[in-house]
Amino acid sequence: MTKHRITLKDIAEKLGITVTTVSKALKDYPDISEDTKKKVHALAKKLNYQPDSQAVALRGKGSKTIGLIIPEIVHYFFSSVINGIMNHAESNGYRVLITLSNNRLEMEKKQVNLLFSTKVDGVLVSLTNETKGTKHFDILKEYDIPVVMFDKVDNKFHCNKVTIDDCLGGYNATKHLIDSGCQRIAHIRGPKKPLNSIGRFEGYKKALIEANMVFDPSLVKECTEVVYDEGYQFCKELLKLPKPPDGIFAVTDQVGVGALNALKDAKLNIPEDMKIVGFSDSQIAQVSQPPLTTIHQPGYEIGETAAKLLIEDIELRKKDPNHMFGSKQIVLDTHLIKRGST
Amino acid sequence: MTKHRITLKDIAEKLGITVTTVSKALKDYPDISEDTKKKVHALAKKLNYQPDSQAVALRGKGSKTIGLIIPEIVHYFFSSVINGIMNHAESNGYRVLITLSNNRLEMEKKQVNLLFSTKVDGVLVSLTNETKGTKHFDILKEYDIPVVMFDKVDNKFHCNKVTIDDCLGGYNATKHLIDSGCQRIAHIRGPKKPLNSIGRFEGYKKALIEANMVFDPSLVKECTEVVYDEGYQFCKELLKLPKPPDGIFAVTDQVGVGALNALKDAKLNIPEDMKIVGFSDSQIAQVSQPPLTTIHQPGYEIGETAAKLLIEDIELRKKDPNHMFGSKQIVLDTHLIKRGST
DNA sequence: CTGAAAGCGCTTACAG
DNA sequence: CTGAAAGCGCTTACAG
Repeated sequence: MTKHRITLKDIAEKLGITVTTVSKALKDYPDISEDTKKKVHALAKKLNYQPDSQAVALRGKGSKTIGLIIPEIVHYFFSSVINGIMNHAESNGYRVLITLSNNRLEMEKKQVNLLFSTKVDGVLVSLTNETKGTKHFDILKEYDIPVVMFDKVDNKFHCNKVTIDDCLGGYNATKHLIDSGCQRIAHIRGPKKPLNSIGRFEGYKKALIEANMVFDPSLVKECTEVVYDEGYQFCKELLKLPKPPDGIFAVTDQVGVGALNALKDAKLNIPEDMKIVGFSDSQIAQVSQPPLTTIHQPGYEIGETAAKLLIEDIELRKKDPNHMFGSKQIVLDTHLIKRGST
Repeated sequence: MTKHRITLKDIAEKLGITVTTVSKALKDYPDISEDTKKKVHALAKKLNYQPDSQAVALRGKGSKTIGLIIPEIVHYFFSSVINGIMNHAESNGYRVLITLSNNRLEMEKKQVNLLFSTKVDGVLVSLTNETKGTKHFDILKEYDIPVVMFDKVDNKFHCNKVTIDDCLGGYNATKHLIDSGCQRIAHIRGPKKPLNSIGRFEGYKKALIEANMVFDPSLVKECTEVVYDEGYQFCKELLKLPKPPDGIFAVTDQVGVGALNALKDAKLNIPEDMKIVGFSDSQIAQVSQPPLTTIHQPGYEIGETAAKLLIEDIELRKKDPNHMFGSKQIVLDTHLIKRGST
């Protein structure tokens, strides 16, 4: 029942020539007669011949597939990134094999090995929050498979990286609160390990110090999951302080909107009684009431740039076996989007 | 410089046995001595041997990869579905190759061909809003590659399908508004073609008729993009009617929250002056103020079920070449989640 | 219990 | 201009 897949052999037999000639004809080798080429192309088209990409890959140069490892997919930022990656990759003839680490280091290790065994031409990765050290990526290095890290990167790993300046973003968010008249600014931060949350926290402190405001550790709350509920709860705690803040910088929009809703439930007016700034410019920030002032983080561009750098490394290496993989750090611009919450 | 990939041959040579034996030992064939197996496994581990999946696929039965075609990825529902698909697939040893149609029929056709040439073992697809007819999927049929459609399906195509009962969902949403005392209920619906938006619209009408309420076409607005802004705009238009509605059923949560915010901007009280129900139970519905009553649509389960059916077809066919691919229509339950907007 | 041999579909250096 | 041959890394039916 199952139809047999058309192979070079089929075409060769029908035309009374050899597989070799068919293969060369399809690839327009100069040493094949125009006449033969024409016949081969015509028949291939008629039979809807599709080369077996496994065989091509086994034989030769690359699978035209890049692997992606991300912590999670149900997330506005990551889906934007994926979108950027896929659009760039596909328009350059590359497939994208997406894998999930579910934010677990063990999964990340497993996925690296799987991608390696799939013989992907390159790997894009945003590290999990647990990841510390990058030994598990060494196998890719050893076998000359280029890697590009984005968003959550490791400073010591030698490869191209695409990030934003989280410290600057955190600084601008906090500065904006100061400029809007806040005197006591709280920060609901992310977990300890990821460089993003460290950077945003540093930016927060920097802005305070620059404005000669005291840094009060009791005004800093630390999320574990970085979700809406944490924003809501931490905000309630902040309100119970003897001296509550009058501004909050939240590490993400999720957390920010959680906090915003806690304020509304406590009958506070925003932005009069309290101002609040988020981070990422995800959809939720546009839709809350009031809409959330936030730091725009260019997810699509991050993905696009990461894919571009990776494919560059792949193609350059194909042409020149001595090409060294890049180790640039591309820092994309963020900017503050002022909305009703400040 | 580039390290040579460890192959069966390497292991065989170091152990002074043949490739055949190594291959069998790694797969725990019963006719290999325990002693040999131990040595082979140990060395494979030490050298971090990873089988070349291209070679495995070329040789034999399937690539252990399933292809996925979805309209878009930056979308809560689809990312939930993907999550369900990937978790089920990965725990069964399958990779997922995700491709995007960007809601364009032409892209959908292209992706089908690409997946075919990649020799995926099966294809999961949610159709674009443009798709009418399914000729472009016939190549998969011809070559006995199973297909499972989910969410946006075609009634005539013969394959397993996973959907929800949109009509019932629409009915329940509208019924809930009626039960809550609404007298004039508007519907902001989706585009004409997709079965989902048709179903939800039918359910809306059914509930009205059953309650002896008149169906007033001027209370129905039709989205093209199905986004927040359309909800906002259409709601404003509805408010301008000589006899405005006192309840709105929106085709998605995005649209619903758009409408909700339009009501708040018009200084109406929700749910006192107007009640509103969305559809999907995406994150945005939990986070709006008041949070949005909605129909929970089990995205994760839809993905999981679709992947399960597909992998079943793949595995059964592997064991029994006469196995016929399924053509069940699995309809998953939805339920209403009551929140502050009603 | 182990191995020699054939073959999956393709590409390419080499010969004619 | 065309083709015979080797080989990519693996699996498996068959022989010993």
